[in-house]
Parts: sequence; C-alpha cells; structure tokens
Amino acid sequence: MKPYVLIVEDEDALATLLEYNFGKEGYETAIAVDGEEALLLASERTPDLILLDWMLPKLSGIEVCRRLRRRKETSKTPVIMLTARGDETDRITGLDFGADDYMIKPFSMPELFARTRALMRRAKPSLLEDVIRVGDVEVDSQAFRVRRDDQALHLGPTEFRLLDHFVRHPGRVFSREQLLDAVWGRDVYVEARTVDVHIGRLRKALKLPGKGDPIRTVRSAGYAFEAVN
Amino acid sequence: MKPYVLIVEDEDALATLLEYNFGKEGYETAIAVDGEEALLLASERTPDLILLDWMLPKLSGIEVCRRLRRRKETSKTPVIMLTARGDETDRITGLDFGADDYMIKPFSMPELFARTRALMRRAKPSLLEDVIRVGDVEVDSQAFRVRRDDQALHLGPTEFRLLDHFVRHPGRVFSREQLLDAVWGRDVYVEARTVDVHIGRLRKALKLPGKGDPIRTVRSAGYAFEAVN
DNA sequence: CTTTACTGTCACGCATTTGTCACCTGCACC
DNA sequence: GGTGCAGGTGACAAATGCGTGACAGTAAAG
Repeated sequence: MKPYVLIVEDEDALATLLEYNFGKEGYETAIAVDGEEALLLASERTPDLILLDWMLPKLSGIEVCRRLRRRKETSKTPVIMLTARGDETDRITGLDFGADDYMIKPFSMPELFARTRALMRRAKPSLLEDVIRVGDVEVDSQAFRVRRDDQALHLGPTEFRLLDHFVRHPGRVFSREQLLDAVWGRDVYVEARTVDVHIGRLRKALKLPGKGDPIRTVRSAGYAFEAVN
Repeated sequence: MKPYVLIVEDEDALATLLEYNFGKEGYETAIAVDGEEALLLASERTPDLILLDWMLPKLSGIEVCRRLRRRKETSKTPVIMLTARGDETDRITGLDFGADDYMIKPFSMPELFARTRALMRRAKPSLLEDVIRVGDVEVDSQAFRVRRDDQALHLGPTEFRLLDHFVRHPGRVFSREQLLDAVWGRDVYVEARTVDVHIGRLRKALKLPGKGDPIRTVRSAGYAFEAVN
C-alpha cells in the first residue's frame, strides 16, 4: 500500500514538480488547486500526508487547516505548510492552527522528503520502512543510525544522507551531478568534486577491519553502492 | 547511450522544467526556442524523441513537423506535440501532419514520461532497456557492468560506450565516422583510425579462452557486433 | 567566550586512459 | 613475386580522473 499524499498548491509548475517527485519516491498523489478542492479531495479519501500551500484561492491555508482538524478523519493527518520566504507571521500562525511542519520556498526536495518521512512515521509508522539493509550495512533513517556487522558507526549529516540515498538504490551508478541533486538539493551550488570528498569520508566512516569497500568508483561516470561479501 | 530528447519550446519556464525532469529521468536533452533552431539541432544529431510546442516563433510546429518528416533520418522519429487547452483544430492538424501523440498544457510529468516511453519503445525498443544481451555478452548500462559467460570484465570508459552502442544495434555495420559521432560525439575531432585502436582494445577486453570474437570487421566499410556461438 | 564538529574547496600525486604514430600483417589483383 | 591498400597492434607522451591531506569558514555546543 502506497502512502497517499495530497498536494494543495495553486502554482502549476510547483504542483507538477511535487507530484512527479513524490510519485517517483513511491507515493500516490493528488493535486488540489484551491482550498475548496483540497477539502473535497481530503474527504473523498483520507490522505496520509498533506502538503499545504499557504496562499490559496477561495480558502486560505489557515482555514483549510482549521477545517481539516475539525474533521475526525483528518484531525491527526500530518500537514506540512509551504510558505514564501520571510512570512514569519504565517509560519507561526500555521503551527498554531495545527500544521506540523513548514518549508520555506524555495526548498530542497531531499529535505522535504526527510520531513515527510519523519512526520508520517510519527503518524503511521507502518507506512514506512525504517531500516534498510544492503549487504552488511544497515541504515535506520528514523534514528539516524548506521550499523555494519552490528557495529554502530558514526556519520556526519551529509554522509548520512548520501548513504541513505545509496541504500535506497543499490547497485546503480550515480554521477556527481545526480548525487548533488539528490543529496544536496537542486538549488544549491557546490563543486562537483565536493562529492568525491564526501565519498571519501563516507568510505572512511564505513571502514571496518577485514571488510571490503561497499562503494564502487566508476571512472568518468560516478559511484555506486553495493553489497559486499 | 542515453536517449536524446529535443525539446522545442519557446516558453522559458516550461522548457527548463522539461529539461530538468528529463535530465533526471536519464535522458540527454537539448532545447530549441524556435522552429529554425529545432530543425538545425535535429540535423546536427538525430533525436530519439522530439517534444514540439505548437505555437512557435519563426516556423510553426506544423511546418517543423512536416520538414522533419521529409528528411530521411527524422522521418520516423517520435514527435509529441504540446498544445494549449482547447485547441482542437491544432490537435487534429498535428496528428495529420505526422505527430505521434499530443499533450494538452498543463500536463503532468508522469503522464508525459509514460507516453514518452510508449513511443520510444515502439520506435527503438533497445533504447530503454537497462541490461542488454547479445549472445553471451551482457551489458548493464545502469550499473556500468559487462559480463561474458557470467564472467565480469573490465572495460575503459570509451570501450564501454563503444560496446554499449554496439549491443543496442546488433548486427549492424558502422563506419568509423558513424562510430565517432555516436561514441565520441559530433563536436570532437579525432582521427578515424583511433576507432581501430579502440576496437582492438575492446576485442582484447572481451577475449575469453575458447570464445570467438564478437566483432566483425567489414573491409572498407566498418565494424559490426554480432552474437557468437 | 572557547571548543568541537562539519562543510566546501583546493592542490598535489598517482594510476589509468587516450589519441596518435610507426611498423606489421593479410589480402586482392596484376 | 611484386604492389597497393585496409586493418591490427605495440609503444608512448599527454591528458584525464580520482583519492586524500590540509585548510579556512561556519555553526553548534559547552
């Protein structure tokens, strides 16, 4: 059963982008372009998560959120609000009115996914896989823990997101650019070679005596993560 | 190697969105902002798919499509036209003039990808496969792996791209110039005889005791890759 | 405030890869 | 046999790609 995400966003380009990315991440999606449609869709099928733009035609995000909370089925459904930069007031009001988290536009997809997973886990733990195993490496994205051979390892935040991305797509080769998009986010500018450095740090962090290197370098192409034996 | 998609769209935001999403999906892309540029780019390198906006500066979508169809190389290239809502006339005319499918703006990315894959599968099935087998040779372009007889082999980047190109068009004879275009790229200048050297290296890399040579030399014409038994 | 942890960039060294040349080999034809 | 041409291949200098230690800037913690 795929988690069902309701996207409430009137700006077409953003809505499409969200739909596509969430679709790819394994969610089912629906789009509402205004507040009324949002309430309608939410009552037709109870979403597992709602992405709620704060500036909406017909009904404001605040109002939508308040009414959602009043209904029994959606009273605990996680809501992430999407606000424009610098709208401090909205943010606070939003959290007051029952939103669970907020993202300031423009935001990075990886971060949005991270918060999405965190919220959904809180609401309905069964919906998400918490711990992923590839070979002898075990990643617990809830607890932000990594173990190898039942040996706890310490990783920095970036190394963790990198590894998290790798174990979700084992065996596949990613170019530096793809990794930058997926791990750092599309809008940040960092040198491609920075990836190399973090790969190096990740390798070091994963190193255990007698164990091989699970990260494969593919010259002029990128890196891949695979099980070792 | 990667499927090559030509995006013909004068609206900047949409063009960028398409480029980003197709890039992420594993396509190579190019953008043309008007009809003339579209024809130019399409002749420089034959696209595997064309996304064609119907309202264009300089040359209309109809005209672009008609001229593409008249050329031999692009006479069968899949074309998806992008039309504004309610332009019934355009849609019908478009299909008459040789477009293969249409999408009405605004459209959803996942649907566009679905239609893209459907059309490309019809035109060139091998473009979409991740792992391709020809005889006892197996190429996994996602993991950048080559096996022969379940024996993993090591190839340099150029040898890999060369082999990748070959297995996607098994049996066909390519001239040195064609191989340079397809594997090295149109804009690089390298001696034609360099191909010979890389063919030699590829042969060496594919060599296994008791196994024949899958690359056939066609005197004064070029090379072809074929299954061996 | 000081300390600690983390990040992004750079420069250097090393190994692999690349394109080209020169010199062969094989083959067709006279 | 000789001749001319197309393709095979070893050698090599140059280019490229990658790993890594060092470093400075930043943010968080104490």
